[in-house]
Amino acid sequence: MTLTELRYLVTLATERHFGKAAERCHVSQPTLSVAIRKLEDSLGLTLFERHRHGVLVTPAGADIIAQAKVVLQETDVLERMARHSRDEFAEPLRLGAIFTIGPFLFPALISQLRQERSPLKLYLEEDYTHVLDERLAQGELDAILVAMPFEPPETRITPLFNEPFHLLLPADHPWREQDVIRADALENHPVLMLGEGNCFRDQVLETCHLGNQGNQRTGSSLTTLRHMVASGLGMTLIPAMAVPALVNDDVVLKPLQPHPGRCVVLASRHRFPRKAALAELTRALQTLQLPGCVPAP
Amino acid sequence: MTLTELRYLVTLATERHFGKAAERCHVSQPTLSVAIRKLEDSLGLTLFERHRHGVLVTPAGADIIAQAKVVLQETDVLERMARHSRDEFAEPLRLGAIFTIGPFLFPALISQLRQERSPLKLYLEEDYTHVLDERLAQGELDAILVAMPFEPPETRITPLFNEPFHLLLPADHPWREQDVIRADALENHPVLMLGEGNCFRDQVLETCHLGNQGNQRTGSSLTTLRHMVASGLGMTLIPAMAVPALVNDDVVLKPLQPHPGRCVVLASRHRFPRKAALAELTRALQTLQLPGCVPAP
DNA sequence: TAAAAATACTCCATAGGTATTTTAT
DNA sequence: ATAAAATACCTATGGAGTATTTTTA
Repeated sequence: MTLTELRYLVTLATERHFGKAAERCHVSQPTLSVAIRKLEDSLGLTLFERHRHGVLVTPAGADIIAQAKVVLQETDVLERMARHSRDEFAEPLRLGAIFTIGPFLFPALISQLRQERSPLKLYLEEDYTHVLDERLAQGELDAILVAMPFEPPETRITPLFNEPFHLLLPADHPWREQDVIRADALENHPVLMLGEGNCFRDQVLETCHLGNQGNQRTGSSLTTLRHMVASGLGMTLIPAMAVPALVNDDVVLKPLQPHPGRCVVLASRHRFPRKAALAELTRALQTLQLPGCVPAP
Repeated sequence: MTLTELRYLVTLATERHFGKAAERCHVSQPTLSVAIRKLEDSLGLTLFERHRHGVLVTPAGADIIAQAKVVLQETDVLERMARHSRDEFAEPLRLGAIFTIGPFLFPALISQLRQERSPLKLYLEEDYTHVLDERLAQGELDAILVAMPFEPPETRITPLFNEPFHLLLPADHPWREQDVIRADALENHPVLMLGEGNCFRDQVLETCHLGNQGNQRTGSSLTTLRHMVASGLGMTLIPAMAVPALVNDDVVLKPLQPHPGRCVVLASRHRFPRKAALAELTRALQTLQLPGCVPAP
């Protein structure tokens, strides 16, 4: 049984004449004749009674024909679905980002896309790097925003920008008058950190040469840390893109010397097929003007 | 797009490995590879991301695969329907009969079939010859019981039996003592007839050489005529098979000389495909012992 | 390096064509 | 006699095979 045979079947059932049905199927009469016979043989029953003046549908044939219409209907649905999916921008791209990027980059990205009337739609998620990596590999996300180092296999990395970390002090902190703080001055000071699993924590520890002292207080998000800083509990580092959202009168922002920071990249699977949609996302990300961030070369 | 391709598609989606999917489809890996590629090309989109360790289904692919399953499901339904219809006795045979046969033959036929535990099931109708003929030609009935003459094209006629007509008199009629009535004696007597359109009416008029006198009273069924005879309104003729149902104390039955009568036949379309079911019906009809009826040669 | 998919090629089944015959009215 | 479907026969597409290459993790 083939879909072509079913199409012939349905046409013959409506035309009730081999010649006319063949014409409507754009094939010769013998072609249609043979196909119908073959179908009847394979099903093991007679679908049509052939008479001098047209053909008659048998009751069994009528049932089969109705079901053949259903099959053809469903293949039609399939083809329409394919036609819809052929538009790369029809479905949203699924984008993930780590907790220290998403809340600060997503708003800018979305407003950028809307302003440009971009056809790209985004489904957004925030999570830890290892979860995003896993979901990317499983095909549950199409692209993720993470910080280097990040080198899993089968993954294409597009560097987006280098982003410095800044120091956040309580408004009444003794260092509030200094223009620049030396990074190594942070040692033995109470630096509030994110919990284990946040790559930002690791980057801060590494780039500022802070040993994992164990007695550091931790917070579950940069916003939480910021509030703890404001309350005078200690100091913390925040990435540059978070500055507008986190800095207010009750905290003081200071640049660090030398510049600790991170490289933010977009990662996607090598074989991901929606190249155009991914290119549009990459372009939009590279166009973003995020505070303190320098486009990667 | 072919059903085979859809089968490969669904198998690959579950196996997520070309080699294993090919094995489950009983084809070689290149065959499956080429078929999937061809399907992707024809749909104009990538359904699978090929990776070193298995393939990944794209979101568009997931939708298409779900729909492919629906299509295959429906073809499966079609094949099951065919398998069911392959049993000639699964569906009832649609049998029609004229008004002067159905009510007297159907009960005997049904009880005969039930007694024999025959697998044949019957859908029954009664109507005029010309309606039955039309419905037979349209394929709305599979076989009809009518009386000769009946010679429409594309129709196979199987003579069943010759059936005499008998005379029905009021219980107090002067002829009640005679053994036999001469058919030509009926002229100028009040013979009650069925209305126009009943072939039995025409047969009575012809075989008894009664002119269509116009002043004959008519009834809508043999049962009605019988009641009119019983009430003394006149006499009438009835076919032999109707005798048990119609003759009682208040009427008298007399044979006629020479024997007027009719030949009852089974008619079906030449090309009707359910030969076995039709043969079973014919056999059952020929086995019937109907009062006064002589099997046709 | 090795596993997996893609490619190259060969073969044959079959869908489709044209010409003709059979069939039943 | 004629219209319609079936049959015969031919061709070419493409589905499926084996052998091999390419890819990339």
